[in-house]
Amino acid sequence: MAPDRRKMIVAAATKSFSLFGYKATTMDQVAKLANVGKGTIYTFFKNKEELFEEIISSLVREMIVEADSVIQPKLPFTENVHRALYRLLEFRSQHQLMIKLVQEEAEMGTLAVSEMLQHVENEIIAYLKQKIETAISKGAIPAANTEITSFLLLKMYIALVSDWERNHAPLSSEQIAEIMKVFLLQGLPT
Amino acid sequence: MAPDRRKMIVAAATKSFSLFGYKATTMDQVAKLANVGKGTIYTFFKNKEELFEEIISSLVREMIVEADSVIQPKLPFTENVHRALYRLLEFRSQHQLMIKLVQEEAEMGTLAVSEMLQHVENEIIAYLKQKIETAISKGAIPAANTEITSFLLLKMYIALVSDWERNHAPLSSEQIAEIMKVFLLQGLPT
DNA sequence: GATATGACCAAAGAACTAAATTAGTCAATG
DNA sequence: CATTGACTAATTTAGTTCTTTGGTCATATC
Repeated sequence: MAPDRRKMIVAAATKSFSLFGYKATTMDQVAKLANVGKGTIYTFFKNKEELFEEIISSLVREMIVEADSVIQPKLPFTENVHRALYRLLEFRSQHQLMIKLVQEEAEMGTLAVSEMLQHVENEIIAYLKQKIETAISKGAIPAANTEITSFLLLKMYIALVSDWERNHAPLSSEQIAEIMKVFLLQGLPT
Repeated sequence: MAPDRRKMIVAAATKSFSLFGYKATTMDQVAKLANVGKGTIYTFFKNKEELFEEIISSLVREMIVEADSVIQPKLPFTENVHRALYRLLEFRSQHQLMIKLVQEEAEMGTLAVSEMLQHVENEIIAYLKQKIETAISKGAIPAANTEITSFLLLKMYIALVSDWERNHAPLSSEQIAEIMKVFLLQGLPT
């Protein structure tokens, strides 16, 4: 009977953002959903955007857990990169909040949303970069500019998974894996 | 003293599109610039969009001439692909009409402009595809899915040239060439 | 009679405004 | 002293008028 108000607020906001998007979610709505006075929200968060940031941070942590869960140390490195990336993009295309935000950016161009999605992309690149660096230090793959490599990996993935489907039939997971393997296995860009 | 009205119209429209963009160009303006009655435009073109199409077609032809002009048969295939792609993107970033259209798409999302840019992209991919196919038939590079390869090549290029600069210092032409060479030289995606 | 023209029209869009909504504050409350 | 919701300044929406624009066509020109 002493509910954690902070958690209730975050839960309510997450639900509302997922359902209606960022702009269409009002603080009154969040307060009502969380069974909390509106003022209370502002004792935990400086403003709407900061509340949003906290939720996105959780989402990123969740994504990384997902990606890690799919990695199997015994598999070759390239296979694991593929698995992780595939899981990440699958996550992005299945998670309600992500779907809503991507949609909101496309059709309304909400600034705060664009910034958050860019942030998520950067987090994914940082994650990849770290994986690549440890693989290099273990001698699993040749040395390379890890920043460019992780950046390109993600861009290629997005191109193959999203952009490609604008004009062509979707590629199978196997085809994508094959393309990525070629790219990663051979000498990486220096 | 018998000016080719059609050419005057196209020239006027090209100038106006380059200067003000597609939406902000009015048919009255084009008519005035071309020293022609507005109705005359409609004896040559069904509507504004068709006039736009004609101009974009010329632009694409111009781009292909540019790309071809930079190819030297004696150089290795990968080097030529790099040169052609680099020239194409340079063209895109220097040509007034292209600059204006890209800008208009970004900040106003004009539908007709988006469609045209997509069309230009498809033309570039078709051009690359054809180059790759002849190279394969000559045994210069291993066989591959040319559609995916040309698609990916362009996407990678755009990512490296445009997207990368959003968060990093620009890459040198040499760096870009190196990355592309790795990708193209090794086995291509099947 | 073939071609060119610009006044004209319907439709789309801009500009303006009033009304409604909303993020954030703060004096009152328990 | 943590919580609240009525309050406010600022933004957004909705409704309306006024303007602009793509496209047509009757008239003028050669």
